Amino acid sequence: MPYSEQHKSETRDRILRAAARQFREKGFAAASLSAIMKEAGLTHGGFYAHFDSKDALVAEVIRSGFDHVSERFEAQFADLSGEKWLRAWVRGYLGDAHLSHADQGCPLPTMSSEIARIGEQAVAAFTALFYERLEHTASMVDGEPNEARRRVLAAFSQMVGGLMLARAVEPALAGEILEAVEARALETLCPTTIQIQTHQTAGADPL
Amino acid sequence: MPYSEQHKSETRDRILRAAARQFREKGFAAASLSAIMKEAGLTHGGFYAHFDSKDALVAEVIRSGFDHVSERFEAQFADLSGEKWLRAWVRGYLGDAHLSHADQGCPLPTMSSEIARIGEQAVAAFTALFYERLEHTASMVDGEPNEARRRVLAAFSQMVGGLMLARAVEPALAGEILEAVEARALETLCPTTIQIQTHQTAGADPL
DNA sequence: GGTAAAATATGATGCATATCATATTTTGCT
DNA sequence: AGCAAAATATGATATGCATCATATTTTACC
Repeated sequence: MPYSEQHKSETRDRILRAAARQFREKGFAAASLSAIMKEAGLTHGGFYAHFDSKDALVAEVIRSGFDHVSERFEAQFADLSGEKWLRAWVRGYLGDAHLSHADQGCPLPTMSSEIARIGEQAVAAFTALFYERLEHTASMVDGEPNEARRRVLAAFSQMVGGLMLARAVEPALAGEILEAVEARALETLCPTTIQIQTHQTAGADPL
Repeated sequence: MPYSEQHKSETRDRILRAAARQFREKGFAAASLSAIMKEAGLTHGGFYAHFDSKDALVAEVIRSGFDHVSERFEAQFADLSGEKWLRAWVRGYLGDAHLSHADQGCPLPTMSSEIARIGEQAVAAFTALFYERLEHTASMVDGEPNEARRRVLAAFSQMVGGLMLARAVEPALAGEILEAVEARALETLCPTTIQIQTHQTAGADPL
């Protein structure tokens, strides 16, 4: 059995990560297998030793949570919880770094609109991904669980939509959108605390 | 001068409408010129008598407001204003018809994520489109103009994001998202009125 | 009805792509 | 060192696409 045990799975992971990044950068359709393989340090032909088809790759990327972005993001403030966690999350999500690095950021603003077009399996995998985030975030919100869940859904929709729109418009308007969304999302998620008007952008890692 | 004066501009309009619809259905990359021309009742070759390139078509579609969707949408409740207008708008936007007819609906949830990828001109045209909607909607909101503007930005981000996410997930979760967003968006836009918990879905035209 | 110009269709070109068959390289084991 | 199997590269095929050159159809005017 030539080649070490993990060799193939490491290569497969590199392909998955490259694909996850390019999908967010270009969209599913525009990301070509050649370009993905090149980014993974390989040539186009070897692709089929790892995946059955491009569709299979797409499904895997969604299932793998787009390179586990949320885990990496949340690791940044693993020591926080409750309201402090929520504030750090909202600020990081709507910050400049995330705005300008869509390819490394949350897949929801970049890919959600394509999911329904791909098909049922993609929707199912995406739903699972979404549920996971929802539950975790809701656990940080004070109050009755169903109400917390509703608040997270409302705030999350707002943050995803706001970031997506901010990326699609010119900088001045983008800033206005992000500020308005940040203030309102914090009001939704931390209703008991007095809101302080800040828009922190510098410093944080992109998502 | 054979052919009547308006013949060509009518054909051009048909191409624009078909393109606007297919872009929302499939995205820019996946919508082919052949398919668009076919929907317009023509064959692929004649395209270049109307537009210089596919990029030019894309630019025109954005500039034309994706077939003036918002005008058609707003014509549905032209007789309303202020809070009644806002309520009708939010309910229609988040209703089942709009959820299940993305190709005829608002271009923001379907196309925003692609705009930045296309280039500067697209961003500029999209920004103009967005400004127009923003100003008009803000005029319906009570209170100080800047505050009204912030409220509309917050609510609009939320509605666009919520609809996009709802389309990407399974029906049960989609319903949850839309309900949470509707309640919260109305609170944002009509802060002075007691909120009644309803989720009206049937009846309204898609966007 | 005939005609010329405008509009559209047909067909071709070149390129990028997904996929696959075959060749080459790599590497753990003997 | 040599071998065999696994992993990767090369190269080929077929398809779909944007674009363009050329042919055909349509239609307002005489």
